[in-house]
Amino acid sequence: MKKHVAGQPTEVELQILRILWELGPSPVREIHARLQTEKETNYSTTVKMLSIMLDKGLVKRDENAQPHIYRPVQSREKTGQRMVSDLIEKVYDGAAMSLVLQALAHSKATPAELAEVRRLLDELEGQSP
Amino acid sequence: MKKHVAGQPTEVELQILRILWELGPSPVREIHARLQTEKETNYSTTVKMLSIMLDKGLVKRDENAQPHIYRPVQSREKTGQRMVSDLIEKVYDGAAMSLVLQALAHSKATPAELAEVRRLLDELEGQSP
DNA sequence: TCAGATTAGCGAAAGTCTTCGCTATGTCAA
DNA sequence: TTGACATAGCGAAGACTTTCGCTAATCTGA
Repeated sequence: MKKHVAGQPTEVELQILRILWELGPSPVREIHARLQTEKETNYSTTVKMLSIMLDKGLVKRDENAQPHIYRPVQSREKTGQRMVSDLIEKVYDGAAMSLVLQALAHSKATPAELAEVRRLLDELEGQSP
Repeated sequence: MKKHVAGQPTEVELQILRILWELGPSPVREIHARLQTEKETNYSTTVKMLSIMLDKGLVKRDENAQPHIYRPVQSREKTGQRMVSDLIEKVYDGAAMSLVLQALAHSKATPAELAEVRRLLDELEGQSP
């Protein structure tokens, strides 16, 4: 027996988390319905995955409700932040800027979004001049 | 037998790639020496990993040289870009901007780096005004 | 209340990833 | 050539992830 806490969500776990972020708290049936639009796995699999994610603390569930309602423990933003930090660490050895540049270059951002980035930039530069 | 091409580098593969990016083309001995500063695995393991990475096309090697010299197939930037794209897809469902903001907020960027981001931003905004 | 449908859960199988023991091959100096 | 040592490679074990068959528990309407 080893770790059973923390660690990045795996592929399928992330797939499920994304569904939960989109749908909000949901019963297995709905989660599975969505999942089936992306892949063809059995209902049992979805249930199993959710129970594993429950063990790992990735989701919580309301057992009073019938059927049980699952909800993500962390927000998309928080999870994204963790994964980004991890990626930065693993690929760029901590040099976040490189990653930001990559992401920027990759994105087909709208002018409005770019303006938002600029705003944040102003903020950051204003902090320690 | 399934896929044996493409796909994101795994944990250990990435660890090795990072070493190659830092050291440049190197023989197993050197790669392993570096790896040992981070973890305690056998020399055999490093050899095996490299041969797997060779199969996957993550690295190339010069077999004429003795010992064989390994080199990464893709640059750190290219790999980072792929992984970022993948993360964007998986977590943010394609909304790159969110990730950029996360990365920016996370980073303890230096003024010089921020200036660089600003420069890129100007470039991007200049493209489609 | 009961039969059929829905929901929950277990345990084992299949697929990956990582690890390493052991064998084979290659190199070099005496 | 041969012994000692470095290098390469195979195959199997162990860990983790994902999948699902089958059973159990729960719910619903007649």
